[in-house]
Amino acid sequence: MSEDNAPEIVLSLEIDDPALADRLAKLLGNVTGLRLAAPGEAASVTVVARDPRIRPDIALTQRELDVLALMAEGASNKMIARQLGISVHTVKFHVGSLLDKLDATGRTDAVAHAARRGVIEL
Amino acid sequence: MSEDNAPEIVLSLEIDDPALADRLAKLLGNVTGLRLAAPGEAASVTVVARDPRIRPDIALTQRELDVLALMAEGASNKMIARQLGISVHTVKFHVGSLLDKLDATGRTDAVAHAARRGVIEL
DNA sequence: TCTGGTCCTGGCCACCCGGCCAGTTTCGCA
DNA sequence: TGCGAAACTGGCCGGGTGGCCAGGACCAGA
Repeated sequence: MSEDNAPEIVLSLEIDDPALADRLAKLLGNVTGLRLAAPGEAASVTVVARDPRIRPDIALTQRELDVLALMAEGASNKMIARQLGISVHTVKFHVGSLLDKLDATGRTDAVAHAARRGVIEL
Repeated sequence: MSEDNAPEIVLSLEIDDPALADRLAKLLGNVTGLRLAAPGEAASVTVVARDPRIRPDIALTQRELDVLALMAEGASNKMIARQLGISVHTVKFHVGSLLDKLDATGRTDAVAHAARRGVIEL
């Protein structure tokens, strides 16, 4: 029997939205093995809220999301083509669409924009 | 219609320590009202690790930070050179150092790595 | 049926990027 | 007085990138 010999995980909340913070506090307060940090207490883990203003509002196709994810990993067009089993020309086609939709000047800018707007997680 | 039909809170984990991440995933996975984000899915809340011991900031020079910041804005080497008042060759020199220090394969990968490690904010 | 969107592919070309070689100056430290 | 680190500059070159042209296949909806 593996008991809870592991120490409790102390977590603190850094949520702007009071309603969301309240809900989370109620939900997490009842979890055994977790404990909300006392005011000023050093927590081992922090829950942070994403700014609700940055919702992924951009309409990207599934294929564009595939290409975007690989771009964020630093993959070249050739690598992406091999990974997805398509030609380099098709990858360029999707990259071009991404640059257009994300209003970016290049692949680096596209990844930065996508991360900022919550389309992808780095 | 503001009943308790409140949508599930989607949260993602950004924990360096695999053991801690695993414990948290198990604990939080059983909480009704919460749901762990699928890979790549944008979460409304993020759980981040606050381990002060793991803060070995990468040693970047001031000039490298200047170049890195402009790279994250999608600037080309020519633009960076003009912005900093130096030659394109010097920009390439700093970019090369950044790729080496950040263990990146290209400028896009370098920006992603830097953002992940907290060196820059997107 | 026809239109529009998505996905796929090819060629062509100017430009950019990253790596290689070489060098200079300045500054702090031993 | 030397020595290394940082910053800066140049030339060269293979390969990558992005924009332009063209096309075809598939499928949902008007």
